[in-house]
Amino acid sequence: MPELPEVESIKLQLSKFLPGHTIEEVEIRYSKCFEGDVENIEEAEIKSVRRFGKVIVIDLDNGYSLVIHIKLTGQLVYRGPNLRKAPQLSRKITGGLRGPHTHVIFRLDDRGSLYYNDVRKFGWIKTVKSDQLKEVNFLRTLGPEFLTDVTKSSQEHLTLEKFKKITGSTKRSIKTLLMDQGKISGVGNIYAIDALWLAKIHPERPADSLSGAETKRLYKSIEKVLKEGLKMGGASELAFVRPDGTEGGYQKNFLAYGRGGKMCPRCKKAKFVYKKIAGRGTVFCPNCQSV
DNA sequence: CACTTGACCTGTCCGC
DNA sequence: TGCGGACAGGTCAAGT
Repeated sequence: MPELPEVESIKLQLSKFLPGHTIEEVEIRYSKCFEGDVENIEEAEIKSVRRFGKVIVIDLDNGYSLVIHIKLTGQLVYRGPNLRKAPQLSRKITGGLRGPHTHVIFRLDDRGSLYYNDVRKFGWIKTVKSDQLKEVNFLRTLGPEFLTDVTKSSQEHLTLEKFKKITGSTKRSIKTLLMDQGKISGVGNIYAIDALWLAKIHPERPADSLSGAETKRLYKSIEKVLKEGLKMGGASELAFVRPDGTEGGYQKNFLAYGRGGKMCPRCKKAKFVYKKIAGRGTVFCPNCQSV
């Protein structure tokens, strides 16, 4: 669920709350999720917050950056004076802000705090020298992404031309390709499922079997669902919350994701099928998504 | 090289 | 009621 729209929503809010403030103290409560030296970030001022694919980067004024991947259930929640009217915290904030799933707490100079929760402990935070960001394994291999014009991401932009090149060069199933962060970054299971339904393309189609028109339709569909996700502030189906403690709303707009067994609202001739494709739960309409 | 499976974790839900 | 199993989706490593 944390895909481009979710992580972008986090980036947008953190960019409002954090820059200009100094990290006074870092409390690590579960050391496995934190890699690097706390001394590299304590007493440093936060300059900016960026996003590359599904990764958040927090740049400090001392030449270091924090690199954060929240994977499936990570949560970054801010509480402090920069939140003028603090909204009520979502009940999805697992275990609260000092509970069993709170693994790292960053205390700021203005009594504000940034809490990192992660029920499943898949996510990670690393300290890296800012000029060596590109050497972080995950960032090193990251492919171009959609909507860089909207999100101001400095990740390479995925043009339609590049998209055609990428899809045309492999027989892998189109859905698996869309979720391969090394080829295209930011798209995960939910938006891949919805975009394929919107584009009327079967998720198991070999990528290089798509016609020019289909490829363009898919490209536009991905842009559309990602934009819709962004507009709604992300999808809070599982554990996603925004740093102000509130939930996103895209889960109310799911097109095909999560609708296995229900009637397809477009053709009304078939029920959505749930099937594992490459190990991931996938939903599609067997009637109107062409094989 | 392409592709699949299992590992990493824990909470929730469903059927017996 | 309790218990086992499937499932949730992001990546990496190992296996076919």
